[in-house]
Parts: sequence; structure tokens; C-alpha cells
Amino acid sequence: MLDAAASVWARDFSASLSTIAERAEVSRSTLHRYFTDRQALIDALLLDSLARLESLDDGSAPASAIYTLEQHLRAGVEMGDRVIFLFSDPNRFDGNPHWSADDGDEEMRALMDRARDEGAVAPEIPTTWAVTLFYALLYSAAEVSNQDLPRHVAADLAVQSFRRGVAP
Amino acid sequence: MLDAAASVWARDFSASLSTIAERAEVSRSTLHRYFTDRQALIDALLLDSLARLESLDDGSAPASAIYTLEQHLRAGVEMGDRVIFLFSDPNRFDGNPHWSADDGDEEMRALMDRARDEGAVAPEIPTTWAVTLFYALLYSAAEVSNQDLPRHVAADLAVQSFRRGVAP
DNA sequence: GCGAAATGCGACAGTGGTGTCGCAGAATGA
DNA sequence: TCATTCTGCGACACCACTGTCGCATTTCGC
Repeated sequence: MLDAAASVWARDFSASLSTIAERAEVSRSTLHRYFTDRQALIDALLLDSLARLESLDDGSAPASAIYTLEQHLRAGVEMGDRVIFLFSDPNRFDGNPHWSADDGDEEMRALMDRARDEGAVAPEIPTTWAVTLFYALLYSAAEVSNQDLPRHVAADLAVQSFRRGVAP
Repeated sequence: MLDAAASVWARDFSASLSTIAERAEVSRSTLHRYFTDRQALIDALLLDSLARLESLDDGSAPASAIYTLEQHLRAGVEMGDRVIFLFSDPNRFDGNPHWSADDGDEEMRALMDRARDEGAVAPEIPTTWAVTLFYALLYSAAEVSNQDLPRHVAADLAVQSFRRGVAP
């Protein structure tokens, strides 16, 4: 059901619960049994998607910041609709307790600053822009890999565009 | 009213007509007098925004493709909410007669190919990705210039990220 | 095969947005 | 000043979505 919600809401967040139930091949009743509210489904999907995003980078040895960013980018593109759901509208979850904008954001900014220290990001580029670019590329690559390009190709292009786009 | 609609719908396309009327400081009745339908308002805003986008590049002498792209980017960022409205959801206007996806798209692809011929775009980058990147940067710069960075700074950064992101 | 749990179906009231009206008051211009 | 036009207000029916039920049916584990 979460997958169905992601794939539907990735394209149209105003889509009804009937649509999602249909996509999930369950009745609307069943959907309501697992998620009492529309809000409950949103929260569950948000939480699940964030958890997946978080779980991307454990287990590996600490690497350079720019490499870590790359890995995030590739793994994020792999998530497809989940990522589109999360990032297609920057203020979709504004009031949501599970979505503190500075949640992963602060961590991301720190990572970006480390990348700058490593010389992978030009000093004159504001952290805000680098982060914005990162998410824009992540979203775009996920989006385009639903249509025109194979997923890994899109990921490669996003990585390349990011590296060069922020390089000194 | 179109401005109000753009500024509201740029952030939440599911926002009601009451919200837009309020933002425009007119009554809902008046709004309905000018635009019978919700759809009519959408179409009017779409048409107007597209027209503005088109009218960006006339009058100037023919320049290099990459320079033309830059100018489009800068001018687009200047449009702010209109651009966000147009591009925040890539398939928002899918069935709309005024939105032939290959409308400006074909022109944009041709421009991108010219830029590749000029050596400004790496040959191994698919046109699709270059175009996607262009619109992602346009959207992001417009978005970020509503929050953190001055408009022209955001435009500069977008231009820089684009040039380097696609350069050979 | 049997009982428990999960699912589907249809119906229901509540809700918020939508589109339409008529009427009253304000604004405009001759 | 007067007539025309524009605007705001409130009311209305309509509709799609939502959330909740009860009940019948299926599925699953034993």
C-alpha cells in the first residue's frame, strides 16, 4: 500500500484514497483499516521514506564527503517514487511533526561544508544553493528515470552534473 | 488575479479558489466573473505564463546557443512564481491543449543540440538530461529566491551550475 | 474441515470546494 | 445628478472525497 501511495502521490498528491486503493489492489475499506486517516497514510509513507533515506549510508567505512554525497544521490535515485513523493513539493510537509525541515537538512549542510573543506565544492557557492542543487538533481534523476532514461544512467548523469556544477 | 493565483498555486496547487480570491483581495464572486471555471483560471494563468516565457527572447541579436540558454535561465528566474507554477509538477498540465509537452520542448532540445555543436555541452550527455537539468535549475533558483537568496544571486548560481554541469 | 482473522461490498452522513443566483451597495463616467 | 457598470455578500444545490458501519465472503493456520 505504501508503494501504491508513493507511486500515485508522486504524480498527483491530490489523488484520492480510492485511486491508491485501486493501485494497491485492495478495497478502500482495507486501506482504511491499516491507515485510519488520510493523514495517517501520509505520515506512514513519510516516515517510511525518510527511514529508507536514512538507512542508505550505514555499514560502509567513513569516506570523503563528496563521495558520501554521491552515494546518497545514487541510492536516492534508486528509491524512485519515494523520493519524488518526498521532494516534489518543498513545503508539502510544512506542519508535519515528522518533517523538521532542519531534520536531515542540518546534517546535509554539514556534509556539504565538509565537501567544501575537501576542495570538492567551490568556496563561493553558498551551502544553501549546493543543497538545493543536490535535491533538485536527486528529484530530477528520479523523475527522468521514470520516463526516458534507465535508472542508473540517470543517476550517473546526476552525479556528474552535481560534481561539476559545484566544483571550484 | 493571475498574480495571486500564481503565488498561491506555486506553493499548493490544490489550494481553493477562495484562497486565491483572498490573496487577490477580491471576492470569490468577482473571481468567478472573470474566470467561470477553475479550469478557466488555470488555462488563463498557463497561457499568460507561457506567453511571458516566450516573450523573453525577442529583440536581441542572435547569439550563441549557450548564451541564449543563459538568458532564458536568468529571465525565467525573474518570473518567480510563474515559473514555479509551470514547472513544479512536470505532468500537471498533461491533458491540457495549451500544454503540448513538445511545444517549447522541441525548441529547447534544438537549442541544446546547438549548444552541443558549439562545444558548450558534453557530447555524452543526452539531450533529455540537459533539458531536465535546465528546468530543474530554473525551478530551483526561482524557489530558492523566494526564501534564502536574492533573485539575481540565485540566477547567477543556476547559470554557473548549468554551464559547468553540462560542460565537456 | 473448522474457527479466527482478514478482506470486500455497499450504504451512510459529514464536509469542503464548486459553480450559480439575485440583490444591494459602491464606483465610474458622461 | 443619473445611469451604467462593477463589486461584495449571502444563499443555494451539487458533487467528490472522506471516514465509519455492518455484514457477507474469502483466506489462512491448525
